[in-house]
Amino acid sequence: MNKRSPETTLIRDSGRGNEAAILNAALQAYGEKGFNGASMRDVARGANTSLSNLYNYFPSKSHLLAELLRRANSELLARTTAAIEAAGDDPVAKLRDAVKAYVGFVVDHQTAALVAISEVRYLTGEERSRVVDARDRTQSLFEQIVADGARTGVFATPYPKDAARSIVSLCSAISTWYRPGGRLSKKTLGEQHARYALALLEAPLTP
Amino acid sequence: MNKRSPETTLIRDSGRGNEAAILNAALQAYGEKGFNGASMRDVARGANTSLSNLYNYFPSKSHLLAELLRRANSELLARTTAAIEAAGDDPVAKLRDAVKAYVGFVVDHQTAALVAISEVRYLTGEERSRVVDARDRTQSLFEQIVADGARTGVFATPYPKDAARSIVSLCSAISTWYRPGGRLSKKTLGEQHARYALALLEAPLTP
Amino acid sequence: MNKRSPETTLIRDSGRGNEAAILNAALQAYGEKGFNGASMRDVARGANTSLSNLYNYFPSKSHLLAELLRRANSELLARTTAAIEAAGDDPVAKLRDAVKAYVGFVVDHQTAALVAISEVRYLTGEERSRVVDARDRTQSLFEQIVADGARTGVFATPYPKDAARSIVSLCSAISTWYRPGGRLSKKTLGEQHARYALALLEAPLTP
Amino acid sequence: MNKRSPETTLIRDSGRGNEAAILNAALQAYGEKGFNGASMRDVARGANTSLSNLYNYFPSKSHLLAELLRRANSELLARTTAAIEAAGDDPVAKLRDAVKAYVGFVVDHQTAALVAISEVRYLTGEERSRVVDARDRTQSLFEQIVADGARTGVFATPYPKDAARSIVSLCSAISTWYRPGGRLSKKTLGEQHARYALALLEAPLTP
DNA sequence: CATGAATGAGAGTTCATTCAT
DNA sequence: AATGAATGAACTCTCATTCAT
Repeated sequence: MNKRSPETTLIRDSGRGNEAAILNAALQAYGEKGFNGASMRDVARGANTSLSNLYNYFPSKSHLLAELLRRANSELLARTTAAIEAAGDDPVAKLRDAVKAYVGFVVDHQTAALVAISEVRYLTGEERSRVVDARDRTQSLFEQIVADGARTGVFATPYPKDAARSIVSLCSAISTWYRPGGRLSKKTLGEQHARYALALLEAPLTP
Repeated sequence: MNKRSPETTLIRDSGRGNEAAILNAALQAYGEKGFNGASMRDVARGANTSLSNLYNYFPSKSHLLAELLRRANSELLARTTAAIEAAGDDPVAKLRDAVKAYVGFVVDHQTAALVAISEVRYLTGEERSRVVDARDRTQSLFEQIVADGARTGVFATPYPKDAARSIVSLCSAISTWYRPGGRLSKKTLGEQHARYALALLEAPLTP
Repeated sequence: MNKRSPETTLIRDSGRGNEAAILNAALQAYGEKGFNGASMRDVARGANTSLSNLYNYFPSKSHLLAELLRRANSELLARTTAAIEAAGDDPVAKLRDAVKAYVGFVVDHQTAALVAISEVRYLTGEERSRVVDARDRTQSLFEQIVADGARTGVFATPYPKDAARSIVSLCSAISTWYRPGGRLSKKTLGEQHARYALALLEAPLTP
Repeated sequence: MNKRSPETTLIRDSGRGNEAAILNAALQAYGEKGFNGASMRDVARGANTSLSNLYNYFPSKSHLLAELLRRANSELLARTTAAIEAAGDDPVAKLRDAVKAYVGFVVDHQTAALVAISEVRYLTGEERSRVVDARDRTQSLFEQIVADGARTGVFATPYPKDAARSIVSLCSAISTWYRPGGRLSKKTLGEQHARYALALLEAPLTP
C-alpha cells in the first residue's frame, strides 16, 4: 500500500500478522515522542490496528521497546562483525571498516539508532541487561581492535583503553543530527568518521 | 541538613523561597526518569513542597524544563567563553582550553548536561528555540576556533566544517557514562578530550 | 496424569471433549477469585485449552456459572432427598440424616458449595431463578421436616417457621471455613451439626 | 438534602470533605455488585464526585474496602463488648445479650455486615490480616463466654469449642436474607437468635 | 472441535493543571 | 507563598466476546 522507506527494512515481515507493522509503528512513535511520550494508542494508530490487539503480540509497552532494541542491536552487531571479518588482519583496515559499518547502520536506521541510545534507560531488569549486553558486545569489538593496534604500535594514542568508547560515541551521535538528503551522504559520513577514528587513535594517516 | 553535592551549585538560591529547591528537584527528577517519565508530583516531593505550590513559581511543567536548560546552557556558554578569552590567540590553546572548560562543566553538572542534551526535544515553540540558540552559540565558538586553525593550517583535517560538531559530541557524551569517583578524574578527562580533539583535527601533537 | 481430588467428582466426564475440564477449571477459578475476579482466560488456562474454545462449550461466562450451580444444587438436592427417604418416618431421624447428607456434600464439594452460596448473586433472569428454585427446593425439604416435627410436638422450638433456615445456614457456612485434613472429619462434622440442629429445634437429645 | 437511612450512620462525617460520601457510596456499590463487580466509577458516581478525586482520599480500591471493613468490624466489636460488659456475670445473660448486640448490628448495618463477610477475601497482605484480626477478636468474645458456661456446666453441649463459631455464623447469616420491613423485626430477630444460641449450647431454656 | 487474531468497552490509576482558602 | 481538594483527559492494560480458518 505505502512504499516503505529503507529505514523500515530493519523489521522484516515475520509472517505473523501485524507484528512488523506494530514494531515499525512503535519505532516511529518512540522516535518522535520518546518512550514515555508515546502512548500505546499512538502505536496502534500507526500500525492501523486496535489498541488491545497490540497485547496479542507484545505483553507490555516495555517489552515492545525491548524487542525493538534487541533487533536494532542485533543488526548493528551483525553488520559490524561482518565488516571486521571481511577486513583482514590489519587493525587499521579493521577499524576503518568497522566504523564505516557502524555509520552505515546509523544512516540506514537512524530512528532505530536514536531510540537505541536514548530510550534504553526506560528498560529495567532482565529486559535492560539483555539489551545492554548486546550493546556492550558491539563496543567490545572496537575495544579489541584498538587494543590490538595499540600493542603493535600502529595506534599511538596514550589512552587506548578509553578511545574506543569515544569512537563509538562519535558514530552513534550521528543519529541525533543526521538528515537524509543533506550535504553528507552515507559514504561521505563513513569516510569522515573512519578518518576521525584513526586520527583520534593517532594512527598515521595517508592523506 | 544535607550537604549539597557540587552538582547542585548550578542553581543558586535566588532568595525566592523554594525556587532553588524546585529547580533542583526537577533536575533530579528529569534526570532520573526523563521529562515525560517524571511527574510534577515527583518534583513536588523532591522539593518538599506541595504539588500546587509549584505553579506559584513556574507556570507549567515545560516552563520548568525550559528554565533548567536555560541556566545550564548559560553556564556552559559562560565557562567556555571565559576559557577561550583567557587562552590568548593560539587556536591550539583556545581549543584545548575550550574543551577542558566544556568537559569541566559536564563533570561538575553531569545531570544538567545530560538533561540538556536528552530532553530539549520536549520543548516546543519559543521555549525550544531559546534553548537551541544558546546551545548553538556554544557550538559556534568551537566552529570558529576550528575555522581559524584550518585557515592558518595548524588544523590539517580535511573536514574542518564538520569536525567541530564531533568534538562537541565527544564532550557532551561524557554525561551519559561518567561516574564520579571512578577511574577518570575531571582533570584527566579534560586532558584526554583535549588531546582527542586536537588529534581529530590532525593538529601536531606534542607527546 | 494428575489424580483428581474427590472434590472434582461432582463434574463427571460427559464424553464431550473438554467439558469436564472447563467446568472444573471454572469452579476452581470462581472459587479462588470470585465470579467477577476470575476471567475467562483464567478458566481457559486452568482447562488447558484456548480462550476461544470455551465458547464452543458455553455461550457465556455466566452460563458457565449457571451450569456449575445447576449441577451443584442438583447433587445437593439428590443427596438430601435420598437421605430423607432412607430415614423412615421419624422426623428426628429424617432431620439428622438430612443434615448429615448436607454436611457431607459441603465437605465433599467444598468449593462447589462455597461458589453456590457466594456467587449466585451474579446470575440474573432465568439463569438465576432456575438456580434459586433448586436451592429453595432443598431448603423446603428441611422446612417440611421441621413443620412435621413441630406438629407432633417433638420439635418444641417456638420458631418452627424460621429455624429451618438457620439449620441450612449452619450447614452451608461450613464451606467458608472448613479445611480438609483438619481436626474435624466429615463424620464428626455431620454428627456435630445434626446435634446442633436438633438442639436448636429444642428436640429431646439422647446424650 | 437526602435523609439518610439508619444504615449509613456507620460512617460519620469526619469533617474531611467527601470522605463519608465516598465510603457510603463504596459500601453501597460493593454491596450491590460485589467488590470486583463494582467499579471506581460506580463509587464516584454514588459519591457525586469525580473519579480521580477518590484517590485524594484513598490510595486504591482495596484500601477503600479495607477502611470500610475496618469500620464495620470496629463497630461490631464495640457493640458486642459493651453488651457483654453490661450483662453482668451470668454466662447465659452474657451470651443472650452478645447475640442480641450482634444481631442488632447486622440489622442496623445490613450492607456493611454483608460486605464484611463476603468481600474480605479480596483483601490481601496486611490489609487482610488487620480486618481478619478484628473479626477474630469478636468471635473470641463468644468463645470465651461459651467456654466459661461450659466449665460451670450451664452449657451442656458436647462441642463447646466449635459451637461458638456456629452461633456467630448464624448471626452473620442474617445479613444475607434479611429484608427491612418484613415479618421479622430487629427485636424479634434478636430474641430468636438468642434462643437459638442457648438451645444450640444445650442450656436450660425458660419457656 | 480448536485456534490465534481481532475488537470495543471498560478496568484502576495517574496526569498536569486549577481553584478556593 | 502555600495548601488540599477537585477535575477531565489520558494512561497502560484486561475484559468478554467474535470470527475466519
